[in-house]
Amino acid sequence: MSITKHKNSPRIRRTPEESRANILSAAEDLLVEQGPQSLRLADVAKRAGVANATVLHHFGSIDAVQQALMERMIADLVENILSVEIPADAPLEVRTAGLKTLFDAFETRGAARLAAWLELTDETSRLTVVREVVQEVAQKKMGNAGVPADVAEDIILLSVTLAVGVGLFGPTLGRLIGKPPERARELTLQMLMGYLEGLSG
Amino acid sequence: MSITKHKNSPRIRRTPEESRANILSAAEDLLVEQGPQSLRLADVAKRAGVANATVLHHFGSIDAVQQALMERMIADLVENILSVEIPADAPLEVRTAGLKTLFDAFETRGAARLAAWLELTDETSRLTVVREVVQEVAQKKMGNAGVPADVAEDIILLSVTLAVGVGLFGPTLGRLIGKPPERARELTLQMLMGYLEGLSG
DNA sequence: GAGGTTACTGACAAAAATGTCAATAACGAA
DNA sequence: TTCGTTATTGACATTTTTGTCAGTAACCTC
Repeated sequence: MSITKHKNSPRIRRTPEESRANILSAAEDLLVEQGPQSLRLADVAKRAGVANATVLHHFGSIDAVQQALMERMIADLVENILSVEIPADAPLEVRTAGLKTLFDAFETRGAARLAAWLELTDETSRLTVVREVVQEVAQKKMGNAGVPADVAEDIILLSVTLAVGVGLFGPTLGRLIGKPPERARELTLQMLMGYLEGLSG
Repeated sequence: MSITKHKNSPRIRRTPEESRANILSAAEDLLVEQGPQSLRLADVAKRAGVANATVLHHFGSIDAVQQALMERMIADLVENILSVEIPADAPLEVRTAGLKTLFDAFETRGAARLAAWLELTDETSRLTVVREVVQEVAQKKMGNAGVPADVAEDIILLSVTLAVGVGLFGPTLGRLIGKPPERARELTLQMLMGYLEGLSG
């Protein structure tokens, strides 16, 4: 009956891990470029260059894709934050470098959008790892510089919260009022660094 | 053929304005409580206590509902911000009061979620009014206190950006690391007020 | 090569969400 | 009271999105 004779482009056969990574990367691009509402099955599959059914083969549902993306982005963010090495000396420059890494992650690497996405979809329970990470950074890295643990946690809470605001809305609001998009970050970092100097000085 | 005899609860007939407001309020509740992905036709209609077709009668499409909600929330926010009166004297307490109003709007009145929603859906072009509002506040209200216009605009840019971060993510992040949910706001306001004192002092 | 495993796919089915329409019923005006 | 307007609605139609399945083809082992 049905004659199958299609000259389709040859299939790409990846390992399951590669295929999942390919799909998640496509989804991440869509999230950053067009927002969470663009994370539809057909859109993700098209962006990844595979058939819809391939996405479902690897993840089971489009919901599972979104959840896996959340997990991967959280893991990437944590790894990125923890990669900042803070020696016990040179406190000022080190703080500067650490803050810049933090703000960069939230602005250019989509972490602010991830945070907003998690918050708006009520998925912040996925962030329980954050508690351990914050405690680790507060104790091991900032503790070495002589900062008490609870003060260090306050500093992290403050810095991350501000980084979310700056990364998510700073460029847009800056442009809206006729300032360069990086102006909000400049102002925030200047204020934050001054504040931290005042604490330790 | 078809016999229609339903003992439904009596209809509520509103003016078009009332009906639109009722539907938008329901949508706003859903947005704040469950996020933008809950702004579905059936969900909004159910929350508003009307039939799906009623929503479409007044707005034409669910997309138009979302856009009208954006406009209404932006207008409410602007009105709320502009309602803060800043006399020319008593600079310190006035700043405090103004900042608290701002942070309160972004935290408890859903403005931070509105900002995140607009940003994630690429609808920030709706915020062009913001430019005028910022300029008005910078000139009329802060100008009275002797603050140069461009400095005033920087202060507003900084304050609003931080308010978004604090309002959106402060409570969640605070709870995550075992601190009270208002801790991020406390820290931010303390830092911001100190910074502003340093500018004028 | 031959054969087995399984990533991959198109065609199809199912479900979910949006939108249409004719009929109904509040409400005000004549 | 009667009548006209129109906000409201259930039933239905359409579109969009998700998910199923059997067949295909790439890759590996023997």
